[in-house]
Amino acid sequence: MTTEQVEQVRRFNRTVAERVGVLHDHYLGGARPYGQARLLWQIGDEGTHDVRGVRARLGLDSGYVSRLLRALERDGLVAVEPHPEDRRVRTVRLTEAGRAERALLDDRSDALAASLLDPLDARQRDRLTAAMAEVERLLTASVVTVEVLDPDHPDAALCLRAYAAELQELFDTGFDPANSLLPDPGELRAPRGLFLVARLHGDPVGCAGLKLPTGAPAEIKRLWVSPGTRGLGLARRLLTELEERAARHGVELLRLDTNKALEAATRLYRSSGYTEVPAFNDEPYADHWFEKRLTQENRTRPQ
Amino acid sequence: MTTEQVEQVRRFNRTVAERVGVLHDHYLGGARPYGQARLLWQIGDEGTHDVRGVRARLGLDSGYVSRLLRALERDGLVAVEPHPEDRRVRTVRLTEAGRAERALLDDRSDALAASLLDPLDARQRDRLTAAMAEVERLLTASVVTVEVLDPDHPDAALCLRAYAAELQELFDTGFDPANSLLPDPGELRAPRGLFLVARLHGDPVGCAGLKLPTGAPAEIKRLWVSPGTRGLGLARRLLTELEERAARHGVELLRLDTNKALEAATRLYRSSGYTEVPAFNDEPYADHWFEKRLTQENRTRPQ
DNA sequence: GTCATTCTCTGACCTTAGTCAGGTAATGCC
DNA sequence: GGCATTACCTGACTAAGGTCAGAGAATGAC
Repeated sequence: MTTEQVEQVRRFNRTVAERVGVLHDHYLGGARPYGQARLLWQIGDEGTHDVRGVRARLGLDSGYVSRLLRALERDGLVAVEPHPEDRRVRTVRLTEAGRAERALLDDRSDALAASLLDPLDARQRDRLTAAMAEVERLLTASVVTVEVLDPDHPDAALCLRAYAAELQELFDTGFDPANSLLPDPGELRAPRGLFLVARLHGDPVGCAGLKLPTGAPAEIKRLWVSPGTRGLGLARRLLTELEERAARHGVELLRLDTNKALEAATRLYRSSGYTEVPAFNDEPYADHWFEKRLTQENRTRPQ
Repeated sequence: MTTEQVEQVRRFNRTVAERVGVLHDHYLGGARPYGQARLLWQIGDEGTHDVRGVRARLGLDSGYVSRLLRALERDGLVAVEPHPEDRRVRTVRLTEAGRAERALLDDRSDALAASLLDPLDARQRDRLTAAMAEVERLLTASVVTVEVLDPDHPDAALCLRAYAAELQELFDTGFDPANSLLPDPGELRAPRGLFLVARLHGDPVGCAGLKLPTGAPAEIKRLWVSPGTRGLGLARRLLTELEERAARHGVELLRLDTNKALEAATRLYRSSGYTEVPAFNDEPYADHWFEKRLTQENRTRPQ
C-alpha cells in the first residue's frame, strides 16, 4: 500500500470521527449515558430477552450490566423478571416508557444523519451515500478474518452444511455430498489437505478447501461464501489465500471442477487466471473443469 | 432526502464508528490518555505555542488543560515557560522526549490506517481510499455554513480582498475594484443588496453578493470560493442561495457579468441555467454577460 | 496608584464506564 | 442429599474526562 493511501485513511478517520463525533454529542449527548443507550437498544422493541444473552452480545461485565439495568429500572424504562423455566436467569423487556425512550434515540439518530445530508444538494447526497456504502462495504470486507480450521470444527461444519444445502437448491440434479468425489471432508485435513474458514465478527461466512493428494495435482474444493457477505470480494480472497498456501506446499498445478449453475464462481475462476480444460475426473456434479499453473508470484502476496 | 439515504448514513456511522473505534483503542489506547494525546498533537513538533491558543483550538476548560499540562510535564514531554512579553501567558513546546512520543502516536496512527487496508487487495484499496476521499470531501462540504454578513464585517472584507487579489493575478488587465462598476461594497448591504459569506470551522472560505437596484434587474457580484475549498460545490451552493433570496425579494430576472479568465465560473453559470446575453452594462472587466429568469422553483429549495 | 481584566493554576467535586472479588439463590449432576 | 456450577447482584475500587469556584500574578485603562 502507498503512503498516500495511508494518509487518506488517516485524514478520513480524523474528519469523520470529528464530524460525526461532534454531532453525536449534540444530538444524542443530552439524552442518556452511552452505556444505558446501548443496553436499551440491544433489548429491542419487542419480546423479552435473557439478561445473559444481552450481556454476551454487548460483551460487558456482569456487574456493570446489572447496575445499568437498575438505573433503567429506576427510570421505569425496563421491567426485569425471573425466567419462568430457570429462576436463576432473569429476563428483561422494555416498558411503554422504554419503547418511547428508544424511539426518541431513534429519532435523534435520524436527525443526526439528516443534518449531514441537509446542506447538500440532491446530486451531492447521492454521491455521499454511494461513497458511504462503498466505504462500509470495504471496511466490512476488511474485518473478515481467514484461518485454517479442521473440517470437523463446528464453524467449518456449518459452512459445509450451508454449502451442501445451497447446491441442493441450485443444481438441477440436487446435491448430496455423499455422491460427490469428496464424500469425506476429512480429506481436507493436514497432511492430505487444508480447510479455510472466513469469519465476520466471529460468525463463519465462507470457506474453501484444498486437496493435496500425493502424486497428483492439488484440487480446490468446497469454495463457498454466505449470501449475506457476497460482493465483498471474499471468494477471491479465499481463492488467493488457497493459491498462496498451495504454492508454499510446492504445488505447481491447481485444478478444480464446478457446476454450470455456479456462474459467479465460473467468472471468478476465469478472471483469476484459470483456464478451462477437459474433464480430469468423473465428478457427477461437475460441468466445467479448470486449471491454473502457479508461478513465483503466487508464493508471495502482491502488495 | 430519502429514508434510504438516512438509513445509509446511520449504517455508515454505526459501522465506521465501531470499526475505527475498536481499532483506535487497540492501536492508540495503551499509549496515553486521549486528552493528553490530543494536547501533544495540538502543540505540534516545532515552535512554542501560547497555552490559551492551544486551549481555544481544542475548546477545553482552562483548569483541565492545566492539569493535562502538569501530567505531560511530569513525564518530561513538554516544557512550559512564561511568555517573554506577557508573563501572565504561558507558552508550551515539546521536549525531545515529547517529539518522540508524538512520533510514536503518529506511527500507531499509521499502523491503524494500514490495518484497515491490509486485508484488501490492490483494487479494493484503490476503491476504498477513493470512496473515503469522496466521503471526506462531501462531509467537509456539509460543515460549511452560509450566512448574510455586512460587507464591512472583517470576514466579508477578507473575502473581498482575497477576491480582488486573485483577479489582479488572473486578469490580463489586472483588477482594481475601484475601477469596477461596484467601487463600493456598501451597495451589497440591505436594503440595496445583500452579501453572503461561507465559513468552514469559522474561517471564511467563500462569498457572493447580490445587488437589488430599484427599477432594474438584480445582479450577482463578487462570487468567490477560496482555493482550498474548491471542488466542494460551494460556488453552486452560494449561487443557489442567492437565487432563493433574490426570489424572496420578488426578483424575476437575475443578471451577472464575468471575465473570460474565470472559466470555471462561466461553466457554473451555464450549467445553472444562465444564458449568455449582449452586454447590459459597460463593466470594464467583463467579457461575458448572463441572465436567468427566476421561476417558482427558485422560491423553495428543492429537497 | 487604583481598579478591572486577563491568564493560569489549584482544590473540590462530578459522571461515566468499567473491573474485580465475593455473596446468594437456583439448578444440574451423581 | 451433597456438591459444583450458573446467573445475577452488591460493594469497593479505579481511571478518564471534565466542570466550577476561587486564588494569585501580571497587565491595561484611567
